[in-house]
Amino acid sequence: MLNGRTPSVKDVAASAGVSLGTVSNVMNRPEVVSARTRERVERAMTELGFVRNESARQLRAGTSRTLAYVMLDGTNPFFHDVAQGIEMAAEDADLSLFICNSNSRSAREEVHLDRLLQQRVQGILITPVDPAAPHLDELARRGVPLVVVDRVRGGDNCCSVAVDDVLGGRIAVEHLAEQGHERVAFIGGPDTLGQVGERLQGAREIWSSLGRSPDDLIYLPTEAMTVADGRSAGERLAGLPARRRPTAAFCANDLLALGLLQQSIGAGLRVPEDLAIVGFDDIEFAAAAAVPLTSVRQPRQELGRAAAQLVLDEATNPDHRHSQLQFTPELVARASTVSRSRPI
Amino acid sequence: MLNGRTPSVKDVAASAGVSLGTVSNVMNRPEVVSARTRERVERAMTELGFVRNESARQLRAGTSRTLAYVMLDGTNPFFHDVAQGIEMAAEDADLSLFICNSNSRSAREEVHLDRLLQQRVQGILITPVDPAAPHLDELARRGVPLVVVDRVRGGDNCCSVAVDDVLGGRIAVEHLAEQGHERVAFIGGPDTLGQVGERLQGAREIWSSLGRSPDDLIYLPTEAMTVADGRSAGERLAGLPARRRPTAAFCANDLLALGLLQQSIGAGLRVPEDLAIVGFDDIEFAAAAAVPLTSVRQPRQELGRAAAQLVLDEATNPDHRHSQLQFTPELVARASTVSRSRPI
DNA sequence: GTCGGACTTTGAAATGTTTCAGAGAACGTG
DNA sequence: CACGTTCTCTGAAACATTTCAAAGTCCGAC
Repeated sequence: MLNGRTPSVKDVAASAGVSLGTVSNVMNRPEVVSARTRERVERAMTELGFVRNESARQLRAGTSRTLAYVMLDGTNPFFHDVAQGIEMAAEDADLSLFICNSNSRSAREEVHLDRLLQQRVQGILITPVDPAAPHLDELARRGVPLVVVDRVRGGDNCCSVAVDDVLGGRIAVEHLAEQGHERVAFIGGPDTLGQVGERLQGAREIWSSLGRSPDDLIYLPTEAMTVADGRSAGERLAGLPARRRPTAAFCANDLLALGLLQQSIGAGLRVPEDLAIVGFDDIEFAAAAAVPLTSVRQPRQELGRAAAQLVLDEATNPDHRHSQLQFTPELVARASTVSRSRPI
Repeated sequence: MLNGRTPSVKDVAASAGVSLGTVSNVMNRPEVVSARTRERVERAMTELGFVRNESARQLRAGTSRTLAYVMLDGTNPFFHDVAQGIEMAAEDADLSLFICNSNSRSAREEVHLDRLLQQRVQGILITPVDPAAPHLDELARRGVPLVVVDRVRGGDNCCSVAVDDVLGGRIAVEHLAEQGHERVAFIGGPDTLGQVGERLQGAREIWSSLGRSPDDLIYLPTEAMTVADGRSAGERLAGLPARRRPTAAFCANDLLALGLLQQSIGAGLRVPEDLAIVGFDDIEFAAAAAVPLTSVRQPRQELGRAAAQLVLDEATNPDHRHSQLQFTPELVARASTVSRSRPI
C-alpha cells in the first residue's frame, strides 16, 4: 500500500480506522478527540513512521512556521551572536529560523529576500547592506513583517532595533580622555556607513565638549571593518610623525581593534602604555585577546531577541505599531586601555 | 478580485488571458511557450507582483529546494566557515540553505532534525553531538540524504567528510619536536570526543617514534574546548613544578590555544620563548592573535563544499555510493612557535 | 484540398494537509 | 419515550502549484 512513499495522513487514517479529519485533529486539537481514538491514531503514526508534511500544512493553513534572518557578514561573530538571540526567541515561539548571509553584497541580499518571499516566511529580520534599499520598501509594501537589526531606517514602514551609536562614540572617547590621552585616532569606514558616521559624531561631540581641539581627534578611514583593515590602519598610524601620532585609538568595531592590536604588538609597541585601544561590539574575542580589549558593549543577543519579538508582534498582532527600539551601549574597560600599574 | 490576497498563478493566468498550465510553463519550461505569450505572461506577473508559492510547488513537485546544516557550536567560527563552504555549493546548485545550531545539546539536535524532516529538505549535513546517535540511523533508514561533517561515523549508511586527525596530531607535535622542545603538553577534552582521541593518538605516535619518553608528553584534559577552558589549562600548566613543566603546548583546537595564549601572556610568559603554542583548525582569529598562532589547518570551506556535493550526489544520483572523504591537514607555522630571532 | 507533423495551449487530476458544517451516538431530563 | 445537549467523528472542499494527455492551430508537401 505504501510502496516506498513516505506515509501520509491518509495512510495513518486507514491504518487506525478513522477519517482524515480525525488524524488532523489529533495533531492540531487533541482535546477534541477521545482518549481512545487518540491513542489508536498515535500508535498508527509511530508504527508507520509518519512525519507531517510541512509544505502541505503551510499551503492549507496559510501560515508558515519559520522566521528568517539575513545577516550582513558571516565572518563577524557579532552577527552570529545576534542570530543566536533571534534563535532563542524563535525557539520560544516554536518557530524555525532560516539564517542567510548576504556577505555585504546587495545582489546576494536580494536573492535571499526573494527566496524568503517564495517560502512565505512569517517574518524577516535583516541587517541590510543599505538600509535605504528600495527592495526593503518593497517588502514592507507587500506586508511581510520586517525588522531592521543593528541599523536604523528612514521612514516608518518597519520596525528597527539598534544601539545608540552616537552615545557609543561618546563613552568610548570620554573613557580615553579620562585616561589622560590628548591625541586620539578614530578608525573606521567607509564613512558612508551610518554607524561609522554616528560613532564618529559622538566621538567629536564629547571631544569638543571637553574643550579639546578638533585637530587632536584624527580620523583614519578604512575601506572595510575587518582585521586586515585594522592592521593596515596600524601601519598608517605608525607612519605618522611623532608629534602628530595619537596615543590612543577608538576603532569602529572589534575586528579593526583586534587587527590594530596585533599590528601594534608586532611592531613592538606596548598596549596600553604606547597605544591604548578601544573597540566596539564587545564580541567574545575582544575579551579573549592577548591584551584583553576595552570595548563598547552592544547587547548582542538582546538585540536579536528584541528584534524577533517585534517581528512576531507585527506578524500576529493586528494593531501592531512600528517602533524604533534603541539600546544603550556601555563601556567595558579592560587591559587595552587601563594598564595594571595605573588603575582607573 | 484579489482583495489583499497575494496573487496566485490563477490571477496571473486570468490577467494574461491564458490557462494555468501556460503560466506554469513560463516558469518551468519557458522554451515550450511562444515568445509572444511568454512576454504577455511575464508582464502580467510583474504587474501583479506575483511571487511563486514555494510550499505549493514543493507539495506538487515532491522535491524541495533546500539543504540544511546542523552545526555543533555556533560560538566556534570554525563551523561558520564550514557553513560558508556549504552555502557556496548550495548557491551553485541554486538551493537555499537552512542553518541550525544544536549548541552541543543532543535534544536540540533532535528537534532540529525533526523539523527538517517535516520540511522535507533535500539533504541534511550535520556535525553531530554524538556520531553514533540512533536518530542519525533513523534518518539514513528513512532515506534522507545525510552527510556527517568533521566527524566520522561507524557503519556505512551515510557519507562523511573529515580531516585526518591522527595525522594532524602527528604534524603538530613533530613541528614542536623540530623546534627543540623536549616536554610537550596536549590540551583538549573531553577525551570521549573522537577527534580529541585521534589527535592525541597522533601526537603520541610521532612522539614515541622520535624516541621520546611518553612521560614527556603530558595530557592536560579539559571539560570542553572553549577559550575559557584554554585559560584554565594555562593556570594548571603554570602550577606544575618547573622540572615537569612543558615548554610547548599542542591544543586540540584554536579556541583553547587562544585562551592559553591569553593566560600565558597575562602571566608574563613570552610566547614562544617560554611557551610555544600550536592550535588546531586555523580559524581566522588564529592568524589575528597578538602573537599569531601556529595551527593545524583544516580546509574549512572545502570541507563544507565537499560535504554539500556528496549530499547532492546522494539526492540526485540513483547509483550513489556512500564514501568517507578524508582531507589532509597541514601545519601553518606562525610566531607562536617560531621566534623571530630563531627562524626555522 | 487534404494530410502529417511540429509547435502551442488547455483542462483536469493530483499533491498532503486543514477546516468546517453537519451527521451520529450517548445520555440525562421532562 | 421524545427531546435537547454534549461529545466525537466524518467527508468534502480548499489551498497554489505541476504535470500530462489531449486538443488546437499552423504550415508546407503531396
